[in-house]
Amino acid sequence: MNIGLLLFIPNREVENRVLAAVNAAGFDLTQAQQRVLMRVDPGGTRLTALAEAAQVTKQTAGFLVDQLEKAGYVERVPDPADGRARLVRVTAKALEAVPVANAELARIEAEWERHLGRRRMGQLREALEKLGEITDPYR
Amino acid sequence: MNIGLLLFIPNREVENRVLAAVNAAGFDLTQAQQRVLMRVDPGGTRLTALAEAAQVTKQTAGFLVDQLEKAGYVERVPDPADGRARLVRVTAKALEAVPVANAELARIEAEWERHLGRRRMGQLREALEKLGEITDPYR
DNA sequence: TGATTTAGTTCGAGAGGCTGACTACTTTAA
DNA sequence: TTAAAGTAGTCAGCCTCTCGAACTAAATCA
Repeated sequence: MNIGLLLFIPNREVENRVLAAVNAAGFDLTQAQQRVLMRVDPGGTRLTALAEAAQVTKQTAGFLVDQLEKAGYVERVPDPADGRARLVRVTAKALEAVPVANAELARIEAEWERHLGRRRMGQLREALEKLGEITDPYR
Repeated sequence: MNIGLLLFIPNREVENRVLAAVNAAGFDLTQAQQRVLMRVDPGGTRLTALAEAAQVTKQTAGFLVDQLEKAGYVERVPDPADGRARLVRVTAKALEAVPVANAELARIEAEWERHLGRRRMGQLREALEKLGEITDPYR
């Protein structure tokens, strides 16, 4: 079985479930919005940096940030360090969604650990983190 | 680091590279088309089954199969077992793309194994395959 | 046989993504 | 110190993928 598909299937499971949990808690976010939102730094992040981190063009990132801003999840403030730029910052509303997402993630991890056993779950995590070193262009 | 993102990053790497390799070899396939094509059985697969396997609605599957058919990667033949149904079958042209995709997959796996070591790469595979038992709705 | 289910299609709409071209500001270098 | 080059972000237009609703045709069940 192809390694891409092996990664794809559980990844989709996580994405679907976290999104469903966040939506069920009353946060009206889409998958794409969530992906961008996840990358916003506590101190604020420039649009261009956000676009890079989320692997989309700055136009796409701008489009999604517009939606997030309209819905009250982020705000844009001038960047004191550069007059051309603005910093995207998460609002209190967005922060409220974080524990909801984390709770679902914890639930998923617990289920997986129950199925794989503690040892194998640890190995999975370790291998994926190590793999990030060569596959994640942003860290 | 969140398990969803840990899975997402290498998955994207695989998808991008395999698609790029296939495109570079002259096969004009998109990601979505490739995902459907990958699920077509050697003996032929019904549209509905394809839709389920690829986790999309039958409208979407039909749309993608139309494109694949126009481009000559699949053909539709009547299903002898059911007058309503047709079987989607891959053509010789599609089969030519398989070794290209497999070669790139092998290259990726080799790189990963070089980075993780043989032991950890084996553990990753094993854990993901075991995980498929509870996350893959189609096997 | 008539009613219900199933396989697949058509239509219309929306989300998400891209390229190219632009404005406004900053940095660099002559 | 000012002209040139670079960078942050926006605007406009387009394409692909995806879905829901409603439909046709064939199969199956009562």
